This record gives sequence, structure tokens and C-alpha cells, in this order.
Amino acid sequence: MYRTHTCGELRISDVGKEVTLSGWIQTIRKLGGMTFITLRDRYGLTQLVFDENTTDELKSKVADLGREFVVKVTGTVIERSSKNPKMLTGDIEIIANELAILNKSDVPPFTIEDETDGGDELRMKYRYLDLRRNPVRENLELRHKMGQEIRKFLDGEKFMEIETPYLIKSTPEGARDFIVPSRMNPGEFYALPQSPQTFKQLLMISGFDKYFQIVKCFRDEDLRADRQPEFTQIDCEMSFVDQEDILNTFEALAKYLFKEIKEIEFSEDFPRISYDEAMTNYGSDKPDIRFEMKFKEITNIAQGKGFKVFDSVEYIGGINAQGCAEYTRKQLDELTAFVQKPQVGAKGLVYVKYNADGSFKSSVDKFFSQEDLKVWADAMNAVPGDLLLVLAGDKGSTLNALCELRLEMGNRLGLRDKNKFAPCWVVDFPLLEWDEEEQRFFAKHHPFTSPKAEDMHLFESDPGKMRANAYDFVINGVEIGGGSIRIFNAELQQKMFGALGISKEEAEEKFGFLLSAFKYGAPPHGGIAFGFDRWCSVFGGSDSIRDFIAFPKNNSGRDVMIDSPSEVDHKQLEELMLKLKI
RNA sequence: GGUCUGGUAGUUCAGUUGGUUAGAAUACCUGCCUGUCACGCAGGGGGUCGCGAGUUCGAGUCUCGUCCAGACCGCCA
Repeated sequence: MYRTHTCGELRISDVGKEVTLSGWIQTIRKLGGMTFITLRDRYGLTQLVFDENTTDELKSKVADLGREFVVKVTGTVIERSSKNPKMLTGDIEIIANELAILNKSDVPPFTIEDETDGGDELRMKYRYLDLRRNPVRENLELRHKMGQEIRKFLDGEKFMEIETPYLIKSTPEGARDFIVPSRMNPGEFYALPQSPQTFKQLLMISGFDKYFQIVKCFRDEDLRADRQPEFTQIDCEMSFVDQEDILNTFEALAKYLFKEIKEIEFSEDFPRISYDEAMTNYGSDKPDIRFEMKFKEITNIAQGKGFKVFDSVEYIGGINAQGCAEYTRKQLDELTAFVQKPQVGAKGLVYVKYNADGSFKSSVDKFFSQEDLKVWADAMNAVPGDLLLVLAGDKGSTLNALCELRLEMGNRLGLRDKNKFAPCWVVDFPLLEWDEEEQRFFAKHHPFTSPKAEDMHLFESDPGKMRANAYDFVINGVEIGGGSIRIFNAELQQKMFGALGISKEEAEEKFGFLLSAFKYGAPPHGGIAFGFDRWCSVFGGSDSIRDFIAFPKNNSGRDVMIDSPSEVDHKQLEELMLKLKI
């Protein structure tokens, strides 16, 4: 037998017991006549002690031990003479009388400790060692618990978990597909699913009125800290529901998870913010509403005063950084440099200090009187002591830059506390999005999203104005999930494809199966998919989803541990009838 | 595809204006140490300064290229 207990469970009440533990050697502390060893497993740490009563045979084994050796030890639980209150097992130790070295270990390339000396690159290369560390293991435990609770909740709501295939068909819009050559069908390819979208709709037609799946999805696009080429969705779909039903069902799921995982109870409903509202107030369709600092547009009141930069632009707006009137020149220069970064893209930054004495000091004093600035201040609900930060330009990019500036100020003022959670729904998304380059509409959500009934009349006249029955779930400025009420009528779906410039033939080729299915009694349905990795990372207080994925890929989509992707044998290529151009 | 930051000991980093034998901490090894738990003390080994050109009497340091890593923009229905 390898163990009677784990390394995390022995307590003072176990004193006197004869126990066997197995685990990895965390540390060895030799003090001349006696040696202390900390043994580690997934459950915790237990101290072993070897003293003058230890046999010579055992002493020589102990002398051979090194970090990360795997050992089995048998001994007696004793009360420590000097206890360690920082350890859960700190009241006891094991006086060992048997020790078996189950495996030795090379010196690990970085220390297996909470505060490791290893950098990211090295830790990824030796991810299996990194996973031994508490912080990383705890992240995966959080993920496990999330998954369990999600299944528990959805099962309780009569959702059925149904698996859908990974080898499917390439879809025309959206992200790039990963493609998989088919040996048995030379020259033809499967695609890996970007989501199980069409399958879950087919399941609705099959009558599984509540479906979910915690499922891998694949998108061949560039990576980010919060984007991996393979990632996990909590994919859900329901029949005979409208938007309200979906929002209520999954708000309940979110509240359940907040309670079970974070021990946070929300008594109020989550705020629902329209897309237009979100863009106007926060410049983003995923607003971080942990703090206010909403945008105020001052185009009308700031123009016509002879400041050329302002007079020629489409939009002038700003935020009120409360209590920041004391900002120094250096701080304001930093903010100016921040908004001028190419990623933010503003040309410059106008500031107005609302001094404690009621006077104003601004970067545009030459053009605006104290009275003018007072009008701005009033429009932006500022009081003495506040600092107004104003950007101007074309509307789209200025809102975007203001959004970045707002988040930056939120960070500087400590308003984005990782332990505070502000969920919200963003609703009433536009149905379509105009693409300048291709000179055509794209579906903002996806081509199966239904238009709002009250906007249907715009289909011919002004399709860009149509709003969709689509919604996103956002926590702390992170898009956690999104979904829509689907089109369930074959003609409307065909019309939608038409608006997207997808020909009848193309639609038939790509989605013929779905269009056919719609002819056999498709129920009204809709759904939502949550980014499981992201949800875990938000709950875990991290900006990176990689911390919550056991074996993630790096910036370039590589797994540096197994060194993939990699070349394949000629033989494999031949079997697949493929010839490389490079 | 682009912008920015970085690459120096096993590891994390410092390295000034281009100038002697490239340092620190930690890890590792050896010895001492009977209550440590970030043990302590003494000693030791350990470097293709990512790679390749160039400038120079002389390059870790400057220039160009390249590779790798990270963050972001584009992209991600």
C-alpha cells in the first residue's frame, strides 16, 4: 500500500497513529544530527523528521534524497515540539521508520514553490512541473469546481449534455477554420468547429429542448492573453423561449456560480444595458461597470469657440476623473502619451482642472474662458477638485480611445478591484455590420441570429439599422458569453443569407442541412455560449486564461512542451494526397 | 501583417560613456550544525552575454539582419 493518508490531512488528533504517506520531496533541511523533510502531494505538506533514533540504513537513504524525489514513508504521527502555525499539518510530524525511494528526480529547472523563480517560458516548457505548484493547481481546481457546479445547475434545470462532432464542415463567415485532411476522401477536408452552433440548432429541431455541452471550440486566429486557438465553451440552447427566458435562465446560472464559487450573493438583477447605451457611455460593448466615469459628449458646447481642432471634428467627449485636479504636469503628460499610443490612437488629450477654489486650469485656456469651462464642468457633473479629460475626433475612434482612457484611469485610481464583481447584460446589438473593405454586411453575431420583430420593416430600406435578438454577458469588462434568439424559419434564414451576400447556391452548399431541417418543424429557439476559460480567469482574478488551462499554447499558437505544431512524415502526406508548397 | 518590450550563470536579474578577469540573489555541490520550516554558517563549481554580420584598437553595451518570448493593434460571425 502506498498511502494511508494524504499529505494534507493529519492533525493533532492523529498523534500516535502509524501512517504511510507518499509524495514528492518539497524541501530537505539538514541540521547535523537531525533532518526535516517536507513531503508534498496535491492535498498539502507534511513534515517528516529523522533524528538520532533513525537507523543507519535509513540515514543513508535520506542522504541520497533530493528535491522532487518521489518517496513512500511509513512512521508514527507525533506532536511537534515546535509547531508551525502556517502549515495546516503544522502541529504534527512523522517520525519515520521506513523510507522507500519510488523515483529519483533531476534538479527541476525552476523551484516548485508558490513564488517560483521560473519565468513563463520555462514554466510552459515544463508545464507538468509548473502544475505541481499550488497557485496553478488551485486554478485548475477552480476550473474543475466551476465545471461541476455548472453541470449540477443545468442538470437541475433539465438540460441534457449532448456531444457534437469535432470533425465537421468549414463555414463561410467568422473566424478561420482549422482544417483536417480526410485520408479516405482525398482532396477533401473536415473543419474543426468554431462552435457547435449548427448542431445545437439541429438538436432543437430534434426536440431536445434544453441542451448544453462543455465543449472545445477551435479558431485559427492570432492569440492573446485571453484567446487560445482551442478553448472551451459552455454551449447552451433552448426551445420555446424568447430572449427574456434565456436571460433569466442564465442569470440564475451566473448567480448560482457566484454563490457557490465566490460566495457572493446578488440580490438585485444584473443591469441590462443596450448596445447603444454601452457605446455612448463606455465606448465599448463590454463595459467595465465596476466604476462609473461615464462619457459625456460636449460636441455642441465645445465647438464654435475658435479652437480649430474641436471645430472640425465629429465628436468631442470626455470623462470626469473625480478628485484628480491635483494631477501634476508629469501625470498629465503620461496620460497624453497613453492616449497617443498607436493602440489607443487619439491625436491628443485636452485636460481641464477644476481647482478647489472653483477656478479652471486647462490645456486650452487660450480658446476657452472660465465661463466656457464651467459649462463643460456642469455638463460632466464635475465639482471642484475634479479633472476633466477630453478627446475629440471621429466618433468611432474617439469613443474607443476614451474607453481605453477610462479603463486606464480606473486602474490608476484603483477602481478595478479584482475581488469586486460587476456583471451585466448588453442587449439590442445591431444585426449587421458594414465592412468597408468588402463593401458588404457581415452578421454582427452570426448569420442565424434573428432580427428584432419591430425592426423587420427595415430589412429592405435600412438593414444596417436593424437590431438583433442578441445579447452578451459581461463581467468586469470581460465578455464572458453571448447568444441570440435564432431564426427558425427557412425563408427568413434565406433572406438573411441574402443580406449577407451569401448566394442561394452557397447557402445550400454550406448550410443545406440546416435549411432542410428548418422545413420539418423547427421550434422557436435560442441560446448562449459562455467562454469557460475566461469565466474561470475572471473568478480567479487573472487577466490570462492560460493560467486556467492545463496545457495552453503560447503567443504563436505553439505548445512549447510537446513542440507542436510540427512537420509530418512524407508518408503521411502521401496518404493524404497532399503536397507541400514550402 | 504591424507596433512596442525583452533575451547575460540551472533560474530571476544588474551590468554606468564602448575599456582590466562579466556580477548579485537564488538554485546546485561539499563541509559544519539536534527543532528547522525562506533554517543558519563556511567554502565551491557554474557564462557561445539568443544567433549572424557590421562599425571600432577594443562590443554584453552601438548599427543592421534574424530567431525566440511577451503585451497590444489588425484579426477573433
